[in-house]
Amino acid sequence: MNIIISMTTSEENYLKVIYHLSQVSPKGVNTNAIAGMLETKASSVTDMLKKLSDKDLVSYQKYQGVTLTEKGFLSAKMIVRKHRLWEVFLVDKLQFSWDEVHEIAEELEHIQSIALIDKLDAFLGHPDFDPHGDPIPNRQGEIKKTSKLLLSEAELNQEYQCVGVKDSSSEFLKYLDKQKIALGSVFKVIEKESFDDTLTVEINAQEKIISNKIANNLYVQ
Amino acid sequence: MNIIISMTTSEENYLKVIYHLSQVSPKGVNTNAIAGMLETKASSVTDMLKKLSDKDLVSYQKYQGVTLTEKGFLSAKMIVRKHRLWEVFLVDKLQFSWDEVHEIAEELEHIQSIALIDKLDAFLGHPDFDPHGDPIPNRQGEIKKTSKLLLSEAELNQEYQCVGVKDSSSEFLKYLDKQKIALGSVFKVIEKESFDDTLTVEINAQEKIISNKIANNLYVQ
DNA sequence: CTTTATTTTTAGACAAAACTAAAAATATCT
DNA sequence: AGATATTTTTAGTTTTGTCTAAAAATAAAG
Repeated sequence: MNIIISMTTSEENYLKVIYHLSQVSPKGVNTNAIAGMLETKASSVTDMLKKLSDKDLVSYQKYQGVTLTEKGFLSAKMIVRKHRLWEVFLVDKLQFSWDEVHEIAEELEHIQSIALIDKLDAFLGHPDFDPHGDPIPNRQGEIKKTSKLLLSEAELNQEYQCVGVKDSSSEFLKYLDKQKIALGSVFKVIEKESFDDTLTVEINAQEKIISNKIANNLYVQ
Repeated sequence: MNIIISMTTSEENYLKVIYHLSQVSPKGVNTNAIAGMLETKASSVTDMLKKLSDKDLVSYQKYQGVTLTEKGFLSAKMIVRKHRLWEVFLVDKLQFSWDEVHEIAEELEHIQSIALIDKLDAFLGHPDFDPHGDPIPNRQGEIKKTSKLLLSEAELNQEYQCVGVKDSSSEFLKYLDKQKIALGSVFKVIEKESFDDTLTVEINAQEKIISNKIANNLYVQ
């Protein structure tokens, strides 16, 4: 099972999307959901699922959704590993901001060389998390788990630290930058408005009003 | 003329090969020569030349060979720029040896982002030469020229420094490593055997016999 | 438990980039 | 110059990944 499967960029993108969607629907991922993520048509997805199934990367039964095989699961994690390591490189070494790196990493994640990724990993000091707080699988595909929770679920008057974002869209990240919220920022929820769940939060010794939508997309610990 | 032309990986590879072959045959590059470099068939080359011609990247007349347009020339230099900057990164930062980097850079050179290349260039300290001594075009496409010559053309009893290789194949580079010859090595030709042009050379205070084939692939200054 | 709506799959077509085989143009050699 | 060889182009396929439109399966609703 340590065989390296050579995949096209397109196959890799499908596998990665199935991996991410599997975390929400572990029983099987819908054709339409995949099509939505990849901005393609359901019929194209069906075609590709057949191919991935032939390569034993997914198990697929017509009309029943799709799940990753062991082989597909590991392959997907290796793509995620590459993506997140490149993001660390872009932010830590090339001084990109965290809202700029996703698109570039989408391209870099398809570079094949395993030696490259191992050396990059060492060069970056074997990081466990990417700039958005998402865990980086190691070369065996193991992922370090953290017991994070959403800011919206945090208890009153207790100190938390920002450890990640759920929504990593450029707009949200730019909003956080504007509010001077970053990974590591210290939070304390002072008050929760019961009507709309808006929070009054102390961040960096400053009081701020945080909408429920924002609080639902910030991971703390 | 500062328009950025979006190209496929295949188009970029053709353009790069035409660029390199143009340096040897500036009057026009043969279809077969391109096919040879890209390990493809002449008929495929003809197809692609039509496409590149439609995009105004090459000027192409049936049966007459092909030359780069101004636009194609600049685009090709940007690809070469990316390739060589990535090679510097791989050797200087990731500790690859100079014979391992070409293939990986062949993939990395097709990553699109211009911001990425600018930041990479800055991160590497704006290098002028890659690990094989080849010049790196700047972002305007300008290339720093050096007055290098082949070791086979060097004069007797004069000190030279190794500034590059003509053949950058993995085998040749590994041979140089074994002989402890690297960029910056200091050479002095002690004797030239007139029969077969074999050289007796002092390198790093050691005498070595260098065949004409080797001397024809080492640039000194 | 039918009917309607939604999702998914099939069938057929297209564009990109490659190929093979044959034709056409150019180059070479007596 | 005329015959032969080489190079290049054309014509017609193939493969990959996509698409549209229609058919089939599943899910939802009365």
